[in-house]
Amino acid sequence: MPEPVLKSTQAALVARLRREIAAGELQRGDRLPPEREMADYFGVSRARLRQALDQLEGEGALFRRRGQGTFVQPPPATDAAGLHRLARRVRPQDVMEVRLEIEPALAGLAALRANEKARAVFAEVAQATLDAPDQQSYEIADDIFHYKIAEMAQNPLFLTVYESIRSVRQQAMWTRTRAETYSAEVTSVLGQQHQRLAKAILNGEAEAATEAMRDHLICVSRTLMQAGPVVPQKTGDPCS
Amino acid sequence: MPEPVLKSTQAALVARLRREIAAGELQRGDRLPPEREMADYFGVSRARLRQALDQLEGEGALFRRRGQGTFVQPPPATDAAGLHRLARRVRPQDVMEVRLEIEPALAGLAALRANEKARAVFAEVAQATLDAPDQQSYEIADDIFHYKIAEMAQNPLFLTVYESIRSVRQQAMWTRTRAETYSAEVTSVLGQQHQRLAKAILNGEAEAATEAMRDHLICVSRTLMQAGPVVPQKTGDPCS
DNA sequence: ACCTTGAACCAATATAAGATTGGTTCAAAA
DNA sequence: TTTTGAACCAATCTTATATTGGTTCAAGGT
Repeated sequence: MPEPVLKSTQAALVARLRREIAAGELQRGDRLPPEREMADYFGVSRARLRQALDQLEGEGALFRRRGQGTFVQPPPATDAAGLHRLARRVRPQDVMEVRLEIEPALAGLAALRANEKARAVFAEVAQATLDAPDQQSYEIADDIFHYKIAEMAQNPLFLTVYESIRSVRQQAMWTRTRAETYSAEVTSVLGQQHQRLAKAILNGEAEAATEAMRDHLICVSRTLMQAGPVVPQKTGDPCS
Repeated sequence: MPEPVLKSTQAALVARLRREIAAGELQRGDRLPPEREMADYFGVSRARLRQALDQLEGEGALFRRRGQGTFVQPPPATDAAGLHRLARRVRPQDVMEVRLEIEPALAGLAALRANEKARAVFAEVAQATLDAPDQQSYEIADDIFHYKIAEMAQNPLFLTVYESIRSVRQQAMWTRTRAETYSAEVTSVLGQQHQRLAKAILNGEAEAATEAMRDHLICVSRTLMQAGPVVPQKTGDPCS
């Protein structure tokens, strides 16, 4: 029944790719080399390489987009150039203000619309935010976590809007500040909030997911800038 | 005390510009000719023409943006090219779904942050949606009405997001459908909702403005597609 | 027969260069 | 002193070219 030779080399290729990506040896920055180069590098045909990439993409480890490339992290926004100029005018509270309106809605829609395969991938990503050993790993996992939610909402315009926000957030100079403010305890709290949010989405509880995302972002906002004036009125303090 | 010659010619130029714009003789499509051409056409210096344009822009009659041009209607989104491709994949319910999350928040922020000058301009724009003689006029006034709200929120990222939505909405093919579905009675109802919304914003009542915008968009959504599945749960029917 | 390969082609995006447009400054002229 | 014309700056648009993932297909190997 098993087809040893071909399947084994295919599985070996997937394992090798996964290993090199995890080790960061093959990954330069965020984007992997073009498929044609990688096929040549590994000494396999492009079709075979693509099968391996297909599997990794199905597991949520890779993102691919025509004309842009293959990424370990979510790909950059479609325009990028125009958003780069915008990033200089935007303050941190501007970004959080928008996120607080967009992402809770995205979480609610994700809970309603995510298909089974996407839920499986999302469960792994959510777990990764808890297992993050250091702060940099958490940043990456958190980015993928939020991006997957936006994908699951299955609204191309909404996803584009989210990508604009994400692009500005990454390019803004104060990203450096944020990276320094996050401590180990804070990432732990945020990771637990991710779990609660992920549970709501996976169970299809839209309202709970919306609420969990709002609490999470409020916590992020408060951590980002102590006594931040982002959200005017709110009942309890979600940053327990 | 008065300086008759210069001031009078300046005022006359403003009046002439206003007249030609209103008559649609000078305006081709949405964009006015470049400043250099207009100055030559009117036989005045560019500096003088710019003074006149400054005044009209201050009244809310014109929009100017470097690198794009001078517009009677709000200027196009910054990228345009990328959003054109997106417009083909987006369904009407996708757009309304995003608008229902974005614009109520924008209305609330506008009520809190709009300065006095912007409020004065906005009051005129709101009145224009009521005075619209035909359906095409209403479309234009409605567009400016919503754009001004997004401007008053004073969040550059939020404004960019709104411009993306607006660009997609305009370029999508189903815009033609919407233009046909609006009847005189419907525009009357929507105009009254505009008044209620404008009143809340001008009074600085953020929550009332948010609520009014939400009701307005729900009404628009229902009119757009009868029995539209856009908003799941809602109390009363705002389309009275 | 079946599969793999390599190549070519398609679709979408990125990038770079040049043109267009509003914003600004400044010296010459009225 | 004011106005003008021009030059220059900054941001955007337009166009052409290159890059990249997605797809198809015939040649070759098993």
